[in-house]
Amino acid sequence: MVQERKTRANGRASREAILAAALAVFAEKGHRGTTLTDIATRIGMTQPGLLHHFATKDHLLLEVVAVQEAQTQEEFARLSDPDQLPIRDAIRALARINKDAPVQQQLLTTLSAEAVPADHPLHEHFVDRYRTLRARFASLLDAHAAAGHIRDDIDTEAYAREVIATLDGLHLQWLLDPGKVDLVEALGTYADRLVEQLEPRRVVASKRR
Amino acid sequence: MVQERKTRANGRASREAILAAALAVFAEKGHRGTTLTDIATRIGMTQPGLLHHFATKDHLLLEVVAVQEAQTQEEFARLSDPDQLPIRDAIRALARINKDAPVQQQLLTTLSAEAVPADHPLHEHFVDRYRTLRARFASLLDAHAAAGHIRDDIDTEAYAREVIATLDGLHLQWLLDPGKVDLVEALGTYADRLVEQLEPRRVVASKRR
DNA sequence: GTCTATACCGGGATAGAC
DNA sequence: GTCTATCCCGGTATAGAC
Repeated sequence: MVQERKTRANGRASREAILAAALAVFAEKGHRGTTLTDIATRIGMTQPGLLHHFATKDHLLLEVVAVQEAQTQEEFARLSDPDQLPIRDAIRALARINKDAPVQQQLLTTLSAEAVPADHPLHEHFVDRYRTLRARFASLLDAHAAAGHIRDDIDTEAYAREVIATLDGLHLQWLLDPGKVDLVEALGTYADRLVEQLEPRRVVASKRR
Repeated sequence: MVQERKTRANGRASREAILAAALAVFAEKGHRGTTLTDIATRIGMTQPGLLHHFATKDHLLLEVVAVQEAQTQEEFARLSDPDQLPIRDAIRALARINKDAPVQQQLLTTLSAEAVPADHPLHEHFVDRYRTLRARFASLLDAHAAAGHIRDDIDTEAYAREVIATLDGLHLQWLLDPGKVDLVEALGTYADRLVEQLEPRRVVASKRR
């Protein structure tokens, strides 16, 4: 015996719509800058209507971020996945993905900066996120080193930290000035230089003077 | 004939006090997150009292940023100054300076992310800031290259973009988690690796397998 | 599940006294 | 130069009808 569906919307669909709209607004205005009314009206709903699905603004924010985090995890797993996709290709693939998902990237940039103060609702989340990212990327480098794909005499923790930093920084420059900074080109160039550095050094490719 | 000074404060001093407090609050909460009342009460003043010195919140923000920008300019000039301070030393010096000025760094991190949307009061400012930074740093690299201090076959614009990105990203990781990311160490390690890359390649330092 | 109405708070800015 | 009082707006959240 199925529930009738005479009322227009089912909760499921509304939730999804709200989450999508919330992603866009939080990305643009951060936590403090967004208003529930803004999110609600985007999908033709009222603000109290929205609150029927998410108890508070913070609950909504946390769900939006959780969705995003799941995506990051999945992406990381996929790109570092089939035992040894070259790092250069992984970064290039990331560039192509992110280039078409500027909103997600903006969400991360905006919220991570906003979350610096310890009392921000996402402070712990982002502290954790970066610890995890650094650890995972360092492990990935270790694995590549063990497999002989890259040098084995590098400080993988320092490299992990720096690669993540560079990607973040390039994303910021791109978001601010997409006409001047092409993400795919910027990350591509960087990826080339990075793997050159990481290459197991045979004789070394370079000119002598 | 000097003006009497029987009233407690002179405007000059109040302005300075307000600017200092505003720096702290804007750094922590960004533009949207800070309230004039918060700034005012920090220095024992009321919100309308503050508005006597700065017509609007935005005026105040712009002045705070202008002061900061002047400092960046001065710093850049000094560190890239006496025709050829080695790049490694410049970055290391920067690390020591910024480590003791977390508030300034937080201001830049917070506001630059917040300024990504085109309608933010500081959008133009930060677009410009990064264009200028990239151009200046690229010129600096060109000068070093011309002087034979570094390789002359590199893409200095790409390097400029990346170095700035890495510094920004490391600052963010440090601000979020100062216990886990030591700014001086992180920038120092990075500076070492960077100059190694930039070194005019003679024979190349590396092990062969 | 969604609406209208509303309570309540806090923000920026102005008026005007001292 | 700084205060108190006040206006007005807009934000979150709740109550309760449909």
